[in-house]
Amino acid sequence: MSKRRILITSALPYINGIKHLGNLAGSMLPADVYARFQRLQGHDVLYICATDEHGTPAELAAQAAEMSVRAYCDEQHDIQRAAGEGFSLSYDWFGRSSSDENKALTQHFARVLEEKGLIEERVSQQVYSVDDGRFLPDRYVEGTCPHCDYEKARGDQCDNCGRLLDPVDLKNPYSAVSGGTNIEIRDTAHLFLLQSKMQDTIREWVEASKDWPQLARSIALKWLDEGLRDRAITRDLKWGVPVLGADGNPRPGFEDKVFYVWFDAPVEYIAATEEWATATGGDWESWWRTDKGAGDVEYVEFMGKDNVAFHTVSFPVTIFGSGEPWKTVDKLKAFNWVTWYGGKFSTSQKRGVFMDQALDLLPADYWRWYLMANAPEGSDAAFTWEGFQAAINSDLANVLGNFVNRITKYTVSKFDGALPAAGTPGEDEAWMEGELKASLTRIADHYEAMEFRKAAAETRALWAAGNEYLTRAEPWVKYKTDVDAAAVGVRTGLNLVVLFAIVAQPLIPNTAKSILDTIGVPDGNRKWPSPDDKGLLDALPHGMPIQAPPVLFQKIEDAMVAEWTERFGGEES
RNA sequence: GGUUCGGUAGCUCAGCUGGUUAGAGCGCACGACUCAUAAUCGUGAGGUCGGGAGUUCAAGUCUCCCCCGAACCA
Repeated sequence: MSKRRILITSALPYINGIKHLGNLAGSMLPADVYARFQRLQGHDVLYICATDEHGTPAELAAQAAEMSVRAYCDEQHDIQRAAGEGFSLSYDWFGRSSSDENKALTQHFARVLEEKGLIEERVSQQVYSVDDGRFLPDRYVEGTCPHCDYEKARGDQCDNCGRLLDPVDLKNPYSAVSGGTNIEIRDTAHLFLLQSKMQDTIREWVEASKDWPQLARSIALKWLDEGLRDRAITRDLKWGVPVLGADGNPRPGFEDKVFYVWFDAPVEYIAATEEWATATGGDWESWWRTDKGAGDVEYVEFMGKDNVAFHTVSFPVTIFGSGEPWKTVDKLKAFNWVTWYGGKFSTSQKRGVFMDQALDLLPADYWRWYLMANAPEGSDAAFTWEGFQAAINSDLANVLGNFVNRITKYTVSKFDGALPAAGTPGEDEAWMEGELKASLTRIADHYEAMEFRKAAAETRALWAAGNEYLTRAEPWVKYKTDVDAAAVGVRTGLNLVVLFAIVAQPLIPNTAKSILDTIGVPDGNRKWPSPDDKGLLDALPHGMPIQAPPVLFQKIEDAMVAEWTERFGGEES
């Protein structure tokens, strides 16, 4: 198989607080699993993520925390990076949309797009607070919803009726900064991206993109059917990418404005790769510029369904509009939501389990397994403590953990802790080999298709086949009359332990590493096995010392479920 | 309101271009085994595939209507 170059990005987590398990399951975790799988295949993988740090929610969150925006983002970035590391997310780089690289690249795109006639200044009406001496974009202004009369509607959206709003339409507006009601509507200029001019180009591209799932295509086409609208890409804020004029100085009239978050955030996919290159000496252009070696790159994006429109329409407008040879997405995987006892996980309402809390309860592999085995792929997926308990206890503790435990302990007690060399394989081993090869192919196919539930189910099925094999081979029975015959079963079982761990690496990397370390498998021998390999079931050196790893997975007791249900409010509906 | 996607065994879900007795995991019942974290292996119960009408030799699988749920509408 030829070596492929695979660029992977997962949707950028927003900076205003640690993410919950739904965010993790819907972009970062599957991207990591996919990245790990492709690395195991020997491919050249670059997995990029970053925090999305601009926009009004970040500023307001900082204000609520009584911190400067920069200090707040510094702190939250570190927290999110630590949470990602806690979940063993194997980013090649976890960047920041507030980086210098992103500022420069965002400004570059704006300049080029303006040269192409795709950006123009338009004067529009904005809410101005006389008390604060500034314009109030989006959530900086609150007031009464013009649609439902809810009195605490935010400028960009009403929390009560859910409608998107224009701040100038609010009734009885007041400043979210100062509470001041001395509000005027003033004219001010903003830059608009003329998306309407790119309508045909984008549609042509979307329609040609056959590797997208149905969910993504239908969302993209829906937007196109409704017609792309020109959109303001600047805001009256301090925190963000400054708007420059053609001479490289602040653009006249835009001294107090920055690019809006939705314009600069996706650019960070590229800019974060520059950050990576700066830090590591890598070559970012060979991943992103088709004129500089990126022609053979496969670019795969992971995201929640709320982000599909930005990745399939908005950002491509920027990319294609530039007329420059940028790499565009080849495959994308969109996820639905993980639901929480009838509702949704919610960052703002603190509903559900958050990444840091989860790691306080149990190791990352437990969550990784459950979230991928129950990934919200076809539809929203329900998180329940009972389902979590059942998946961990059955799949991990009983089927995998116990398999490793039973065969390694037996080796220690009956074969002096050495991998037995005696005996010749027979029918049972032939059966197992057949199961193994078929399973390896199926699992790989599922990963390749980004079908994570199926990949997990098939991985589990392989582990279960190992247990069935031991039942067939029954070395503990043969041992009484024919130690050599028992030795075959033990040797095969030990080789299965290693294979099971290798195959499990994308999903439960830490446990897999623990198993492989305990057995003493060299790093170079941990790649994905080819079904064509000979002697898969007799690969370990005869006579090698075997230790039993400590118990791999603690079972989740009913009392723990009861406690967590109480603590996290999981019983609500 | 419009659009899209769903509604399949107690639970969570598979079921491609329509075609023999509708599947998996968990849970449950029974049996086997005893190397192992009372783990494992086997067998079984169990569903008129949301409701109704239609197309067809044949529909969970296509068409229409209705009910319920979810998402998106920048």
